[in-house]
Amino acid sequence: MRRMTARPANAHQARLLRLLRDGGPRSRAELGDRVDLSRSKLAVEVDRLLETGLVVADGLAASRGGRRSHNIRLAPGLRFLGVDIGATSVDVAVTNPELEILGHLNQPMDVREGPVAVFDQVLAMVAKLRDSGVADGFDGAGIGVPGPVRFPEGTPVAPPIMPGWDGFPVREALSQELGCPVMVDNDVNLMATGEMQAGVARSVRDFFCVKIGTGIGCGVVVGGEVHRGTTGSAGDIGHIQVEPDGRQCACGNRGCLEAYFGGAALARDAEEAAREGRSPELARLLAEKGRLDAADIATAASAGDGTSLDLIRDGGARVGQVIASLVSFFNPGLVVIGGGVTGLGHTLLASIRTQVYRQSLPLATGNLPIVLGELGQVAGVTGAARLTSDHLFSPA
Amino acid sequence: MRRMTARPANAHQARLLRLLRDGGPRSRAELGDRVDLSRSKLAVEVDRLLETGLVVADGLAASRGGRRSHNIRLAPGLRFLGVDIGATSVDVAVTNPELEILGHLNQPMDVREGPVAVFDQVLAMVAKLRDSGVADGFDGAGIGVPGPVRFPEGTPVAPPIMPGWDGFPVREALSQELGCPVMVDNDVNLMATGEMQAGVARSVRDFFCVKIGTGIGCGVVVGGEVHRGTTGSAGDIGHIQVEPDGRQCACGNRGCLEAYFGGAALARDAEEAAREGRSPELARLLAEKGRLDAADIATAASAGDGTSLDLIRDGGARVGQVIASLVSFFNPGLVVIGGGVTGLGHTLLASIRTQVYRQSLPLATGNLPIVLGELGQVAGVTGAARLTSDHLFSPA
DNA sequence: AGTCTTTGTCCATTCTCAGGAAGAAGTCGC
DNA sequence: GCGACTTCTTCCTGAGAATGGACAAAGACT
Repeated sequence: MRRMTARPANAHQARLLRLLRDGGPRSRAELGDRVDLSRSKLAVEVDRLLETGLVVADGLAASRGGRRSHNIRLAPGLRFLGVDIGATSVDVAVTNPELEILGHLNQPMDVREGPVAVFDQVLAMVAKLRDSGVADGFDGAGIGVPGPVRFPEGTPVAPPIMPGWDGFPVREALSQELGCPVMVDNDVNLMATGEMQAGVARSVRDFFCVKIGTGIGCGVVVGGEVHRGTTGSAGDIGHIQVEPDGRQCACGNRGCLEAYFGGAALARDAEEAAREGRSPELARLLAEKGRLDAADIATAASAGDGTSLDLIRDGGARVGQVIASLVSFFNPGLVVIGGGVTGLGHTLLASIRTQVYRQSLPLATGNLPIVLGELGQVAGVTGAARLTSDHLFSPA
Repeated sequence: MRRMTARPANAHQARLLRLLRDGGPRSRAELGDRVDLSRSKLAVEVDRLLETGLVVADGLAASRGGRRSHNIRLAPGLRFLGVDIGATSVDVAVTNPELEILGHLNQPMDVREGPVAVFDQVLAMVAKLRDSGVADGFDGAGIGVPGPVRFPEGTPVAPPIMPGWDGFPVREALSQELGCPVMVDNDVNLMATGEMQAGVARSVRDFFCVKIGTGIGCGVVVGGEVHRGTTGSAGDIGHIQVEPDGRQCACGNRGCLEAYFGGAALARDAEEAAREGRSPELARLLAEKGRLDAADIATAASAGDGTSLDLIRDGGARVGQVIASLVSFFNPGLVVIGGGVTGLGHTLLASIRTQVYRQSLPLATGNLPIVLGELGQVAGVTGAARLTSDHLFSPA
C-alpha cells in the first residue's frame, strides 16, 4: 500500500521530469534540445533517473536523419489522486504520470456534514476507483477544499461554509489513509492550476480564474505560480460589496457579490420568479422538481425564457463589475470563468465581457481574452494532481 | 562622464552586493553568517568583488571574541540617481551605494509640457545636484513617470495624463545624456519599491501601496517583486467604478474613483464648497490664494472645518471601498497609503480603515495594517535608486 | 558500398565547492 | 605577562559537477 516514490536529486532532474510530464514521452535527443545541458551531463542525469525508477526506457524514436534515439517516459505505473471537495459534491480522479485522467467519480455531498463524514465518502470513492483497476496505490494526492487553507500545514482555516473543518489536519489525515504525500489547497486555486496544466491557461503567466458555483471565488496566478496571499485567503471575492446597503448576505454584511449571484442566490431568485408568476417556464420546472438550480435556469434560458435570461444578464453584469475592478488592479493576460454556472454559457459570458470592456481602460482590456474554462468538472482534480506532481517532481 | 561600472559575475556576488547595500558595511565573517557558502568560496567571491572595485576594504571590525574580521563595504563612490516625475512636480535625488539620499531637489512642473521640456528641467536639476558636489557621475539612474510603462523597453505606453509621452524612448534618451544604465517604471511602482527598501514595507513580501496624488494609482508587490501586469498597467485603480452612473470622469466613463477623490477632484469639491458658502474656512483660503488644493483642505480640517472633514471622510470611504475589494482579492500583509494627500493624515486613514475593516472578511483583515507611507516625498526617488541598483547588482 | 548525420558512451580536463589544517590575531583568566 | 581558548583567514586537498572531444553505433542518402 505505502509507496516510497523516489524524488529527483537535483533541479536538472526535476526539470526533466516536468518536461516528460507536460510534453509526454520523448527521445533523449529531444530532451537535450529543451534543456541547457551538455550531452554527457544529460546522459548522466537520465541514467540516474532510470536507476531510481521514476522514468523508464520506451523503445526507439523515429530517426531525425541519423541514428535513432531512445525514448524515455515517466514510469507508467505512477498514479496521482485528485480530490475536489465542493460545497455540494465531491470529485475524485486518478491520473497517469502525464496527468491524464484514467478514472473519475462525482457524487453529491454536503460539506457541512464535517470532515469525518466527507472523508469516509472520499475514501469509499477512492476504493471504488482502485477496484476498477486504474490504480492500486498512489504516489501522491492533492485535495481541494472550498475555503481558505493554510497551505504549508495543509489545514483549512476559518472556512465560512465549512463549519467543523477549521484546523482539521486534512493533509495529515489523508496521508495516513493513503500512505503517500498529500497537498491541500483551496478548490479555486486548484481550478486555476488545472486550467494552467491542461486547459485554456496553458502558457499564460498572469491570469485569474473566477469560479462561480455555490459561492464565488477566484484563483490568482502570478508568474505561473498561484498567489495564496498572506493568510491563504487571496481570491475570496464572493464578499466584495457590489451594492451599498444591498441584500443581506450570510457573511453578515450587505450587498456582497454572492448575495446577488452564484448558485444559491440564483436558485433563490429563480424560485421567487417562478412563484410570483414572472416565468411560466421556471414555474413548470419548479413544479416538476420541487426546487431549482443553475442548470434549470440554463434550460429555461435556452428555451427562450426572458426572466431567466434577465437573471443571467444581471448576474453577469454584477460579476463583470467586480472583474473589471480586478482587471484594472491586476492587468491579467487572461480571465477564465468556471464553476457550476458555466452551463449558463454564452449569455453569461457576453454579459461579463460587456461590463469589463466598458469599465476597464483600453490598455488593460485591449487584448484581454475572457473565456470559459476548458476542463469543466475535471479542472479541480487535474489541478490537484498537478499540485502533487509539482511537489513530487521537485528536489527533495 | 561615462562610467563603466562593473557588474557581479554570478548570483553569489549579486547576493553579497545586496546584503551590503541593505545592511550597510559588514565584516567578512558577518557576511558568511548570512549566505550559505563555505568560507573558501566566500573568500574567493569577495576577493573578486574587491578586484572589480565594486566593494572596498574598510578597516577592521570589532572582535567577536577572537581575531578581528576585516570590514567590507560597497565602493563609497557609487552614486545612483533617482528621478520621480509626477503630474505637477519633479523630484530628483542622488544616493550613495546604500541608497541613502545625499541630495534632493523638488520643483513644480507640468508633465503635459511634454518629454523634451521635462527632460530639460530634469537635466538642469541633475546638473545643480552635481555642482553641489554630491556626485560627479552616476552608476545608474531610475526614473518614474505617472503612467503605464512598457518596462523592458523603458517607454511610456498610452499614458492618459501625459499626452506626447506615448512611446517616447525615456530610457534611451536619459541613458544617452547621463552615460549610465537607466531603468524606467511607473511612479507608483517606484513608491512601493521605495517603501519596501527603506520604509514601512521592509520585510513584507505581499502588499500594495495606494498613491493618492493628482490621480490615484497602486503599486502591487507579490513575493517581494513588483507586479507590473501583462501590459504594464497593473495597479491602475483610479478608474475603477465606485458609483454606477456617477460623475463624469476625464477618461470617458462615469463614476470612476478618481472622479470622487484624488487631488483634482478634491480641489474642485473644495472650491465648490467655498463658493457655495458651505465652508467659511475654505472660502477664506480660496480668496487668499485664488485656488485650493489638498494641503488647503488639510489646513481647514485641522482648524476644525466640518466641510473639509466631510470631504476627507467621504473620499476615504470611497478609497476604502475599493481597497476593501482589493484586499479580498489579494490578501496582502500590508496596505500603504501615500502620495500628496497624506497630509490629510489621520482623518483619512481612519476613514479608510473603517471601510476596509467593515467590508472585508476577518481572515483577510484580522492582522492587516493599513498605514501611511514613511518616506513621503522621497519614496519615489528611493524606489528609483533601488530599482537601478537591483539591476546593477544582478548578474550581467 | 560509401558518405554524411545523428545519437550514445567514454574519457580527460577544468571548475566549483566543501571542509580540514594551520597560522594569524584577538580575548580572557590567572 | 603568559598560557588557554576563540575567532578569523588562508592554504590545500579531494569529491563531485560539468564540458567537450573522440569514437563507435545506427540510420539516411546517393
